Amino acid sequence: MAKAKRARIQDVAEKAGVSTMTVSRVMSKDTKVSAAKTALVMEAVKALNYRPNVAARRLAGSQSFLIGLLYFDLDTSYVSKFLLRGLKSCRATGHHLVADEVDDDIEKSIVAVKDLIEVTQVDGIILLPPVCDIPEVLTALKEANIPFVRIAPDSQLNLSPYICMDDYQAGFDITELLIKQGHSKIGHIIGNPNQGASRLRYQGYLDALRSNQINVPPAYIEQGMFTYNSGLDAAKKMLALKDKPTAIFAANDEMAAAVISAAHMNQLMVPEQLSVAGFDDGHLATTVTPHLTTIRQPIQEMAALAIELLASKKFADASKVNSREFRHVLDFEIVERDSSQVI
Amino acid sequence: MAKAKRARIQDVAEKAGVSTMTVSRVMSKDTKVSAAKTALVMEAVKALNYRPNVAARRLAGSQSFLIGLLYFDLDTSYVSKFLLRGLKSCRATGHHLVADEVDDDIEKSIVAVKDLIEVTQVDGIILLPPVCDIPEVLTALKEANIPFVRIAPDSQLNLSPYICMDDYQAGFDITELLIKQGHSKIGHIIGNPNQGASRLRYQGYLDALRSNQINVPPAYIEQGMFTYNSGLDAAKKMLALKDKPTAIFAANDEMAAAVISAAHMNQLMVPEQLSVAGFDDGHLATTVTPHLTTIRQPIQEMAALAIELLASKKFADASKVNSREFRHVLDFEIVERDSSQVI
DNA sequence: AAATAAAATGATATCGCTAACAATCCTTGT
DNA sequence: ACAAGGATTGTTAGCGATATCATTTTATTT
Repeated sequence: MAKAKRARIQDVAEKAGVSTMTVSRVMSKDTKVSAAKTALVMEAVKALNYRPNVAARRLAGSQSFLIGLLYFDLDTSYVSKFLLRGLKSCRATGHHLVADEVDDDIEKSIVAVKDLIEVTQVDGIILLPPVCDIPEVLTALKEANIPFVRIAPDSQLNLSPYICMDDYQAGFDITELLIKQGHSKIGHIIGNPNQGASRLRYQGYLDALRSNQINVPPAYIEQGMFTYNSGLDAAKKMLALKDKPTAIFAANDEMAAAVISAAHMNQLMVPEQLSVAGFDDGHLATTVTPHLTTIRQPIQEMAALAIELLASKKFADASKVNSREFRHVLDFEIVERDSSQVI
Repeated sequence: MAKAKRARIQDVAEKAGVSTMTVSRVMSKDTKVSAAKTALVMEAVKALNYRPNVAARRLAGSQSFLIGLLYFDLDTSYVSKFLLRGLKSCRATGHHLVADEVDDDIEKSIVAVKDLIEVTQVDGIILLPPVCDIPEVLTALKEANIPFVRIAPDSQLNLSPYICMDDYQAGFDITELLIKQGHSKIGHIIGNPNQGASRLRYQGYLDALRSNQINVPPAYIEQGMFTYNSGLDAAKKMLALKDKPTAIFAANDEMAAAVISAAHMNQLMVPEQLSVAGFDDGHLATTVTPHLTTIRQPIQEMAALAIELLASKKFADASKVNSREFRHVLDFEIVERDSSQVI
């Protein structure tokens, strides 16, 4: 059988009995087209399995169908998960993802941003934490007047649309889970202060304790950096206390994994002698033994939504950006596994 | 200052005093252009900071500037590392990466492949292990006559260009490192048999033992699946032996991490009582305690090279594909850290 | 119902590049 | 030295969509 050539906009126009412009308008959902013609066009599109040629659209139009993604630390499952899902979503809308790493050097970061905008000519940019809170980057973005979405931002919440989850509530809930399991000596390892989520999770922890009339000594609270090693140091200190906690909530899985290691080094059984809770539910959560009780972050959903927002043309008018519509708080989920238990 | 518009091919042509076609030819390194004109053009390109408009190239030409990437398991640092680096390389050549997951369902995989070729119209495809050894996928690719590069393939090595490292030698070397450290009771956890690398690493291990006149009981060799849990099971069995090994070489870091956990459960100190070696040198290698002695896989280099090969037009003629030129064995590196030591 | 405004639709030029072919310019062999 | 033949360079015509503006249709006002 002869391979059917891919349908062009003209084929659709002919089949539907309208002009190519009408088809174009229907495809980009932009301008108003009468319901009747829209239906005709949609029918033809379906019949011919038409999908616009992205290259042609890019050449002719003002969109580039490119979305930039700025991340900080490559080596987190957070980034790769986001990326994979983002890539998939992009495929559906005909967009492409251009990922770029930003480092500690602010100057270079600004250059990277400008390059994305001017050379690569992206239609929009996604900022992952903690990049989403670097003031200079935000300023550059604003000046360029380019649409951008931030993921879990911590500051200047009115500056742009953003997507996040309720880190405070999650911190609260998982702490309360430990309390319900009979724990009152609950320690916490705070996440990297360069991310707002750390503060929120910590606050949730504190408030859960307070609302259950539980007091803990200051030594039950340690500062971590979201890395395994920082978690290990924190856990060692905490487990060296005469009056050890019976449960530790770490602000991410990686530090929680470190807590388990530290417990083992101290001949403590998890969860029998020490309950551990993490945060993220990444690969690591089921990689360590025992599997982690943790919070599932909706990373994939965030990625999909971010692409969707940027791909929709709602952003074209940058002034609408502050509207309620552009603040998205996605649901999280408590995942109860084997690293915590009733005492 | 007024922002300079991006230079077009015509601008370059005028500046260099040649026709646009000559510029086009220089840019795509395709046909022969005299050295004199090439120099002229290059000069103009540099002066104007010209970079071809990818959308226009795609529309006019026969290339799509899209490269497909087929992977199996998302959740490995292998895939995400490859992906990130691939994305970066693509940016340099103006290509884009379209990633697609393939699962156990062969039927669906074939559809995914055909879709990549026919709908997305990629110029070439990269196959990560173990996808690179699924016969049906290979057949589909061959039939479509589309260029593809395989990473660490295990079978039909003449079928396509490929990139790999010497897994056998790496297995040999790291085993010999343990031997040099005074170990003779060395266990091995074999990797997932769906990947050829597992067999090669295993064989390297065996041959290193043999060439040092070392015999080990069969119980020192366990089958793993590259997952943490499989490694844990294997390690538990091995450490339950009356005559335990003093060193274990696991075929990847994830299983090596599991070995460390198992050791801790058995109150064994690493590396004092048990040396552990892994393979990959991913994030995990420095995430566990103690840090892993392991083999650094040149994943990033593999990604860069794969993109480079596919982006070059050398593949246009699919018949040249078998030449020596298209077999690349990259260097690995032994990384000696704290999980192994002299006894 | 006529005049006017507003909305929907269509015609055409063009985006920046390369394919395909035409027109040159050198080589050579004799 | 001249023609044949190969290598290099140029000309022209789209690729498939959208922007822009012109035109037609429909709604609104008086």
